Amino acid sequence: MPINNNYIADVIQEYGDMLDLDGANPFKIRAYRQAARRIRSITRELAEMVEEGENLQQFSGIGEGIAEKIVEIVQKGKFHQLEEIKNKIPSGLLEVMSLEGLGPERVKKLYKELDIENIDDLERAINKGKIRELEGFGKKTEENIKKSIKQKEQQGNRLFYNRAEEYTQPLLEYMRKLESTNRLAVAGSYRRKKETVGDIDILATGKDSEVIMDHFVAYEDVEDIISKGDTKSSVHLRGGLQVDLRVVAEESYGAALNYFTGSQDHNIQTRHIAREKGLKLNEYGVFRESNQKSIAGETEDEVYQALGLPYIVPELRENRGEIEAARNNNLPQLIERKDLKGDLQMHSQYSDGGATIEEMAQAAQELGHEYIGITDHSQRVTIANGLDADELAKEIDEIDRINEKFDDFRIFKSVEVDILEDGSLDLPNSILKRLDLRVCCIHYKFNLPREKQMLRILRAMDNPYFNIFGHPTAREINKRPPIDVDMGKIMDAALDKGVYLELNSSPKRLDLNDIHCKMAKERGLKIVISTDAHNPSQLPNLRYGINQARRGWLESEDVLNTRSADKLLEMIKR
DNA sequence: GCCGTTTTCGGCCCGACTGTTTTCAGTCG
Repeated sequence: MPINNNYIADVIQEYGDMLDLDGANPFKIRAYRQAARRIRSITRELAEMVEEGENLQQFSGIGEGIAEKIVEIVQKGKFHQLEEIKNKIPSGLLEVMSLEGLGPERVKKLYKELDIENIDDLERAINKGKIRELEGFGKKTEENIKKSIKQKEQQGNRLFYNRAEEYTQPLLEYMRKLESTNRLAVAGSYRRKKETVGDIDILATGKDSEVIMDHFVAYEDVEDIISKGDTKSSVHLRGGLQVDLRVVAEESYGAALNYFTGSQDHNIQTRHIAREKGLKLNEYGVFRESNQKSIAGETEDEVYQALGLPYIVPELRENRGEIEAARNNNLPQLIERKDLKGDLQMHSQYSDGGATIEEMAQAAQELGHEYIGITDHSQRVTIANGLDADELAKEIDEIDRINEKFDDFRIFKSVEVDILEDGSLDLPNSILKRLDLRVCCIHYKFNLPREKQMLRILRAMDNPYFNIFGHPTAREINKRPPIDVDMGKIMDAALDKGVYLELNSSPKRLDLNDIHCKMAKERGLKIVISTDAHNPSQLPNLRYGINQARRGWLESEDVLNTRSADKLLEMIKR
C-alpha cells in the first residue's frame, strides 16, 4: 500500500475508532475522524508535503498533534500511539463496531464480559444465547445483532450510483401513487451524486405521516423494517439496500432537504455560520437564537439566504471550499450535460463493442452529439480482440467512407491504444499518425511500484501521438484499487506536453474521481469526459461523468469536448 | 485534538428511534 492521502486517512480514522473503544474524550475522537475526512479531500499528496517540509497545519482540522502523526505515518507507515492502543484493545473489535446497532459502549461490554474480540466470537456467543443475558441487552438486541452480521455479509460494498437509481426510481413512483404525499425528494449522497451510495434517504411532506409511513413499509420490495415512527422510518430492501424515509412539515421541507442532503461536513459548516449570526439551523428551519422564531425553512434557497449565502448545488456540498466560494460569491457555474458536444471514447465490433461504427454514430447523433471518437482496442488487449496496425488501417478506411455521408456530424478516427510496461505505445507511430486523435490507456501491470509506473506513463506521454490519457488511475470501484502514481506530477506533465486527461463515465470506473477533477481544474488542465461505451445503450452514461465532473467543480470551460469538432482538433494538436 | 472579529481556555451540531427500562442510554445520521 502506497502512503497516499487515503492511506494516511485510513490510519488516522482507525486511531479515532480505537480511541472510541477506549472511551476517550468524544471531541478528541471526533477530531481524528474529521481530520481523516479532511485528508481524503486534500488535492495534494501529504507525503510529498512532508518530504518537502511543508506545514500541514494549513489545513483546517489538522493541528499540531495530528500533523506530527502524519509525519510519522509518512516515514514509518504507522505511528506509535496507534500501535500502543492496539496492544491494549484487539483491533478485531473495530469490525464488530462496524455492525449496525453496535457502538463503542456495547462493543466494550461484549469484550469485557464475554471476551468477544471479533465477529466470529460474536456469532458463537449469539448461538449460545449469551448476548441476551447481558445487562442492557436483551432477546431483541441479540436478534438484531444476528441480522446485522448477515446484512454485512450480504451487502459488503456500497452500491454503484446507477444501481442505486434502479432501486430508487421505482420506489419513488410507488410513493407518488399515494395521495397523502405532497412533496417527495431523495436526499443524501444520492442527491449529491456520489459515485457510490450507502443508503437512500427520502424526504416527504404530506397530510398524514402515519399513512405515508404505512404505505412506505408496505412496499413490495421491503425485506425488513428497521424502525418505524412518525417522522422517520427505515427499511431494508431485498438485496440489502437501506432506505430511510422522513416526513416533515411543509414549512420545514427546505431545511430538512438541506439537512438530509448533507454532507455532514457541509452541515457542520452551515451550522457554524448560523451560530455566528445568532441563528440556529436544524432540520426544521432556521431560527433566531433570541426568541426561537423561525425565519426560514420552506425552501433550500431560503435557508441559504438566511445564512447570507447564495444557493449551493448538492454536488458541491462536501466542505471542499464551497462555503468560502459562496461567501465570496465565487461559486463555479458547473458543467451540464447539454454543454458536451461529443464523446471521445467508444468501441465498435472491430474490437469488443457490440455494434457497428454506423450504429454507434447514429445513436450518438440521436443524443445530439456533433462528433464521436471510435476507439477500438489495440493488439495487446487480446481478450477484447485488440486491433493490429493492418486491422486499424481497415477501420480508418471505413470511417472515412462513413464520414462522407454526414454533413453535420463527424466520426474521429481514433484508438484506445495500450501503454506498455516500458512506456511505449502498443501500435507503431506510422499507423497512429493516420488518426485524428488517440486515447492511451493502461490495461496490464497495474501493480508496478510508483517509480516504475510513473516512468512508464511519463515516457508514453513523450510520444507526440499521445493525446488523451484514458481512465488514468485504472481503478474499478469496489474491485480494483487505483494504480500507484503521483497524480500531481502526471497533471503537470500533461499540461507541459499538451496532453489531456479523461474522466471515464462508466459507473464502475468514474476515473478520474472528483478530487482529481478539482486538482486538474486548479492547474488549468482540461478534462475529456467520455463514456467508453461498448454499445449504443451505454452512450447516455455521459451523465454519470457529468455528475462526477460537477462534484469536481468543473465548468464547461474546463472540459475539452464542450468545443466544436474543429476547435477540439486544434486544441489537441501537440 | 482543534480552534479563535467575544476566546490560548472552554467550547465542540443535534434530534429521532429502539430496546430495555420505569426515565434513559446507546446508536444513528
